[in-house]
Amino acid sequence: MTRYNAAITEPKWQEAWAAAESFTARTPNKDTSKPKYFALEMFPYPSGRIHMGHVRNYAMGDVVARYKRACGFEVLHPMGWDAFGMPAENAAIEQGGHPKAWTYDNIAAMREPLKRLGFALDWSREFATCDTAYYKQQQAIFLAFMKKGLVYRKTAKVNWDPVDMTVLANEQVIDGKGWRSGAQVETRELDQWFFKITHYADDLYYALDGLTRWSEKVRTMQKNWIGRSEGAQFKFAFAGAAPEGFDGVEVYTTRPDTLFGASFVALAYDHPLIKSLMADNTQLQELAKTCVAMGSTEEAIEKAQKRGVDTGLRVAHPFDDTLSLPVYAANFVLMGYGTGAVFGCPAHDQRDLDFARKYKLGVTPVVLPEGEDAANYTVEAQAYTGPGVLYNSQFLDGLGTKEGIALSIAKLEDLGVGQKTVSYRLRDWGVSRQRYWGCPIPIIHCGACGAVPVPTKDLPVELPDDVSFDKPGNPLEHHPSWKNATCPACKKPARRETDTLDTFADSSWYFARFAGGNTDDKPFDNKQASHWLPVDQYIGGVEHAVLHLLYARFFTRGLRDCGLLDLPSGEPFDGLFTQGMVTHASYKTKDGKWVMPADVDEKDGGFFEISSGEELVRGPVEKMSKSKKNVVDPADIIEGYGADVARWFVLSDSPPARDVEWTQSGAVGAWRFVGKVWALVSETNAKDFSADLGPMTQAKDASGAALELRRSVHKAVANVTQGIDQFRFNTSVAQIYELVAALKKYEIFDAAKAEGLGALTRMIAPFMPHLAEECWAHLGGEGFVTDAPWPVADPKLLVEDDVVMPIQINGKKRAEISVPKSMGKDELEQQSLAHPRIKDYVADLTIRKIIIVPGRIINIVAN
RNA sequence: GCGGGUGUGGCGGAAUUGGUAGACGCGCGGGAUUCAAAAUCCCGUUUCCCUAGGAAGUGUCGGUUCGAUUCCGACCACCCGUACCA
Repeated sequence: MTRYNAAITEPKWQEAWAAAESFTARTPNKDTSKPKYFALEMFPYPSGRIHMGHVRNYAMGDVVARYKRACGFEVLHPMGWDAFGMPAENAAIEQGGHPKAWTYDNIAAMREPLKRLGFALDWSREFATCDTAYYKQQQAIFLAFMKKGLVYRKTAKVNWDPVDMTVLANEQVIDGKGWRSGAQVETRELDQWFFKITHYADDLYYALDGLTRWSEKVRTMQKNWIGRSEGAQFKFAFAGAAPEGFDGVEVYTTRPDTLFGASFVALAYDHPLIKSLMADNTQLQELAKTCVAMGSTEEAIEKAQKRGVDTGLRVAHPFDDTLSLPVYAANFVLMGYGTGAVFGCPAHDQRDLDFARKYKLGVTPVVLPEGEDAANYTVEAQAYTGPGVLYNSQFLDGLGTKEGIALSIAKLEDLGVGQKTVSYRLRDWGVSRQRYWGCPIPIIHCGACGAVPVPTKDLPVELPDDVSFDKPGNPLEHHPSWKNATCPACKKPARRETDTLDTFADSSWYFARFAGGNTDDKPFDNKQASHWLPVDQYIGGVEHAVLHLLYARFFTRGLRDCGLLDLPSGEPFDGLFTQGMVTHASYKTKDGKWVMPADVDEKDGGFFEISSGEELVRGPVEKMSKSKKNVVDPADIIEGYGADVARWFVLSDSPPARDVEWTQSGAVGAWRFVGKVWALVSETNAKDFSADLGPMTQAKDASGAALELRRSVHKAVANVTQGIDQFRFNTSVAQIYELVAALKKYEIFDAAKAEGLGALTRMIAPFMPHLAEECWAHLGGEGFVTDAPWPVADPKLLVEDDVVMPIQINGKKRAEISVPKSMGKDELEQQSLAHPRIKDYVADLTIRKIIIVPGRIINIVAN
């Protein structure tokens, strides 16, 4: 028996697979009878290092890809790089150098360990989104979308750092201050490009029901994000003199039934009406100032204290003009949602209630919850948002919530002041970024012709290499000549668009490029892309559950409608699995500098930086990220133990959907297991091992211990297969452990053992492919185990004749009996009551009832 | 704040989805082998009372049920997202 040496074995098989082009997905043609299978994991951002999250993500995808290959599919399993983004620019600012060099160096550095992990990837399709060839096609898509009416321009808010004179990402705003300058960040309006994702809002919403291979939770998150609601949009007329230029206030509500409970109308600080009043109202100016300083994230706005300013204006109640409501400007109303104005019904909306209490506005309940009586019902600190019966509501009195909504909308329509409206929380996708390292937006701004698309023949609009990062702001803006252009329409001097596209655009169609080839005259070959798409199994982190997946769903619809992709459903991902994240404790110094775990030593209950000896503060356990430096380098594991160990380890123990906290212990256990499997297989003399490694029938006449072994083997095959099918790789791993133990105990080399070893080898292949190949070769298997068919369990061997049944008394287990599975209820009852321990128990009790579930449980109810 | 999720031994987790809680692995303890060590193998390992055996126990509190880790309600803690991190 030779010791297993991963350092030699693993590269050997990787070279053999590469030489055989084992994982090159063939372009489908007529004589390929195999069904297609597109397995894809979210491609990595080239941060410079592979981390455990990557290993986990790609190991899972690899299990699926290899398993599906074994099941007879032609599998496409590609890899590439999500290569545009801020970190490259930050690196250039902090350490000098160029984002392009930084990115391609990182890609080179990450490709090696990724290859070293032995994933069944088709590397021939590799690309990076920052490749000119890729972003050229993205520009073509932008122009196609524009032609289709899916692109437009409007003003939108950005975080503005007044010291650095630059736009900041939300991540770069810390406690309302710029991360470098420390200056109070302001909200600014800029002209920006938008993708009209709301055009597909309804379809994006309803099509979720058809995505049955997505988890319920992701579908719910997306539904809530899109936030489709039915309600009423109507206009409040002014009571008294109307301000100049306005004839009312348009509001949207999902609860028009509560209109008689309205006690105020609130408008966003940047609503046109408020803006018009701003000039001579210092209170409004103050409010606007705090709103501007609050930043633009939803979280900050929602968490802020509710504040408002009474404008002094009043509007009339649409159903009863003897009633009028005050008009406020309020910090919790957003111009971007609905009409930028709402009416407040404090009794039935918590936010409105908080606001009303603060400004001493009336709280009139109009919905009576079941079981309350109208005379005594009051709303105190808690608004009532549930259904009930309307009262205090004139013509709506006595109606239920649903009927009340319908009737109030009908009335608004009758009065000619409003109508039923469908509204969405989803906003159009702002794609302009004032940054260098992204796909240039192919537009030329001309004083005479406006925003003119760059003609297709002039694509790509290439990023200039000669840029500097020595001052804040967009390097494209600072470049001496790049933005000078000629208007394609009138040929006069014009200015090139200096905004680049949101990097989410890059990841919204890369899968189509993987499938459709590196074409230069179009984004991808439609025929090939349409053949492979949709992705059969997509795997990635939960953190992408809403944005990335929604944007990709938008892109495929747009590509379809532009005639670039034959994908009738418009859905890019048929199956989706969101894995949990690899987390790790984070550490920082007293002055807030993050420290890598590798540089942390734990002693005497405290944490210390090894290099400086300084005591550290332990931060939260959270998503491994570069900024927090709480990353663990898998290269150490690969080098010390091998790729199979790293792969096996990340798939063991934790269920794939759950977060895992990385710990060092356990890698050793995986390493031991590799040795154990190799010992088990290698002690078999291949010459004695004459069994066929294919179908699982060669030991069909086994009896006694051999039959028992066969039962274990076939049970293991069934369970491992089920584990993979259900994305519960940890249970497959546990089952493989048990199988190895069973095979080890059985010390005879016969057909039953041969069958078991053959099944074991094929089943570990998706998890530890190098070890599996080595075992396969030793056992005398033909070709690669990678090409061998998946073992199939014989159902006859999965059914047990006898079954152990627990006997409970009042729900507590007191005894168990082993009985034939077929035993009927009557006999089971007799046998249970005859059991000596049960007899003792029930001796001085009265039996009330006996519940018998054959094959499961016997429960005697007695007192 | 809002939306979504998670919570089971010392640790990672399992439980046929309402039917024996703790499979499997790690760690730990004991033993075998060894001149010794590494490696390997065997046994034990939820807690408490400990004697056959018993009692408690799946974040907390309550409910439904013959029976709840599983279903329902309230709460607590942590994680993800919150539209310019990817």
